[in-house]
Amino acid sequence: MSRSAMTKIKNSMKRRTDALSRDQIVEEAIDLLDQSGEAGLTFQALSKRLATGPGAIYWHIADKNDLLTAACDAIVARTMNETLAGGTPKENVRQLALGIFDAIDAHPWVGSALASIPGELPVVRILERIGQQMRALRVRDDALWPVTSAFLSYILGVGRQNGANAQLAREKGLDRSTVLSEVSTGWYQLDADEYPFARSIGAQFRAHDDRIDFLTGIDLILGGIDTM
Amino acid sequence: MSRSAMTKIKNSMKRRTDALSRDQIVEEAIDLLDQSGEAGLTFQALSKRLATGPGAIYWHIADKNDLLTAACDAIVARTMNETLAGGTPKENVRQLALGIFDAIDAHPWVGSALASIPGELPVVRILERIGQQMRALRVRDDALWPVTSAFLSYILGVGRQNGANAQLAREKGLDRSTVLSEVSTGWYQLDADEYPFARSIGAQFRAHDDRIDFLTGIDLILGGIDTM
DNA sequence: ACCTGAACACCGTTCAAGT
DNA sequence: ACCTGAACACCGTTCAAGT
Repeated sequence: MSRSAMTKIKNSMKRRTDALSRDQIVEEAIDLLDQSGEAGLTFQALSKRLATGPGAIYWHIADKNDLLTAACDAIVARTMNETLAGGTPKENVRQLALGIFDAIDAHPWVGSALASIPGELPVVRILERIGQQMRALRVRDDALWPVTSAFLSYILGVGRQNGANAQLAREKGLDRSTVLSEVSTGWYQLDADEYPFARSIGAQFRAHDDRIDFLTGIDLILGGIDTM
Repeated sequence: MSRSAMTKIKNSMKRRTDALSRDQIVEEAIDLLDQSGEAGLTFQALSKRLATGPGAIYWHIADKNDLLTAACDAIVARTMNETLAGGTPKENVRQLALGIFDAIDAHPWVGSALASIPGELPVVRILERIGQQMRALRVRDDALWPVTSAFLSYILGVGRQNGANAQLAREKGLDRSTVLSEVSTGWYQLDADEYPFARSIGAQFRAHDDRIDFLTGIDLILGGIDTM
């Protein structure tokens, strides 16, 4: 925050005087992503904010993917620090899941970024936390990977989708309730014989709360573990 | 298939003689996506295959997103036709889920395409099929949406991730086992105190089967429904 | 060691001109 | 009604030249 304020002061000058740093670039990228979405992150716009040329960034960052991973990791790392694992294993899983959900809600671009960097640090941070709770739940050893992986897939899957929805709504300049009613209206106009469910679920869909539904899914999987 | 063969004959001629059609463009786009991945689908490459100019495509297709949605829907529609809902509700859900999984395995680009078009026809086809099975399972009325949504998120989440993995591996020119061992080696080099789980799960991760693990997740959610 | 900024390659989309 | 293909706007990345 204060770093971003400092940068704005610097922006009023033609050219920066101090040296660039990788962290500085990443922070400015996060700011830019939050303000103008994934499409808004260009090396041109970023270098202008940093009061330098686009080539300068490449001294500190390998390429755009590297930049996105780093930005993503900064958000995930912060989220992990904020959601400590101090409760029962199930409570910890819920807390972690909600933490990721809220982080993607606040930074929609994180959703899609996480999906394009499997196995890299940000994802491993989440995987680690889930896996530790599964151990604590005494999940059978040979089921540890599939169970942990199911949670990870679900959490990232929902996150990705919500992020995409939010970015889509922003691009079109629509708010959430407008999008919901547009979609459900579309469903209602589908063929009655082929799409009875989609037509009938419209009202529930229009009124649904993403965060609560997300938690329902987490609890379904947690419930499934008990019946294994 | 035979349509694609026909097109190849036409490609050897300088300029096409018959009229273009939306279906033709979509089929050729699928072919191109399968052969060269998401990055390979450009209007330049596509119009060359169709023996026409890039502008011609815009008479039949609104923009690239429209094209991707249409290609995606063609694959999903075929998949739905192939996996009929003739068993018990739980069997039907498993069958549908595996059908989508296999379709994305065969066409990795479908994974990411599905995520960027929420609420549109291809996704609704899947939603409808799941919802009908949830009805048959006698899921409480007010839980229909969250439960159906949880399945959808999980199925699309895993699909998206597998698609991304496959495309990533192809870009780097690596096969699956190489990627798996590279990732698990990376995990093993993490800090022992901070990442005990990631370090210990490497062997299981290297030997895991995505399709089986995916089904485990489906069964976890199905199991959770019984405990609701 | 680090930065500059013009230049390159590429891509989605448009549009005046054709048939 | 449908197609042509040059042109435009934009973007990631490179690199010779600077300090």
